[in-house]
Amino acid sequence: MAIDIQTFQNTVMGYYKIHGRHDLPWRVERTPFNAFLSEIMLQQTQVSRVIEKFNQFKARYCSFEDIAISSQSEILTLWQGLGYNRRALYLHKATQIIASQHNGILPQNPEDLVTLPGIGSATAASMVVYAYNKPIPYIETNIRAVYIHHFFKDQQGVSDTELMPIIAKTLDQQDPYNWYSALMDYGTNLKSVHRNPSRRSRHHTKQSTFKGSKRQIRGRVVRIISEMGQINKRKLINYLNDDRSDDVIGDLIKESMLVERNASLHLKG
DNA sequence: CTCCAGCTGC
DNA sequence: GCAGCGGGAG
Repeated sequence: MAIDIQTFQNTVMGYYKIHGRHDLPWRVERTPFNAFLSEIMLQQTQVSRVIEKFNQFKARYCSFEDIAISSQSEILTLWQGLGYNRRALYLHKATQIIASQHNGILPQNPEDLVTLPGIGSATAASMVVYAYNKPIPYIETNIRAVYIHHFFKDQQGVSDTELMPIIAKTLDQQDPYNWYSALMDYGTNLKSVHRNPSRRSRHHTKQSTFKGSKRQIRGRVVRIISEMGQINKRKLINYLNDDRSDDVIGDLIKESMLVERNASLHLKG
């Protein structure tokens, strides 16, 4: 129903005009580079935490080329605090491909973007939306919350396949940038008011405990080494005082985050 | 306790 | 389809 679409859009845009986060740095300065950097950082990471990191990266890097020619260790060190360290490596590799194969210009369609490391279907679409203002339908957690709340009131196990046609139908073809921005802000607020509607998604899963996990050890190892520059492996394992330390270090070396040299560890590159 | 503008490798 | 991946705010 066209009338329902109109009403829905008015609800979302009405909220956005009054309560939208119009001062986010990547919104104040709309560039493909900012869209790229912010979307990578925002993967599974709250806006509040990304803002400062985004500004720090912007103070150090102004272009894809800047990041591409930077060292992995510097990027990883600057990344500390954001979480999911592999994203820093993907970020580095992706910028190198953009610099060498795309003339330092962000690709303009999702099909090209998904071939880059660390960029899946959601991020590829969002980048095209925010960098080039193209109307591409996509789903992420805020969008999922909004559409489940509005169009699947009392239903459980709602699939993305069901959501996608509605998202496509309600997508503002004239100004997708502001429409999606509005969806993000409206969705974030929705989740703070109601019980998270995404829990009624078929794809919703509860995540494992972080405290005491192997992931936490990994985080500590990278953090310590990025601060120390290098550290004796035996000393580090002794300090960590955990059975899984050796495994964790081995994994990080295998993943090309760390390098072992003469019994001591340091960041790669 | 929940969950975050998800992706990768299996 | 699913486990693993960071770290912190609420």
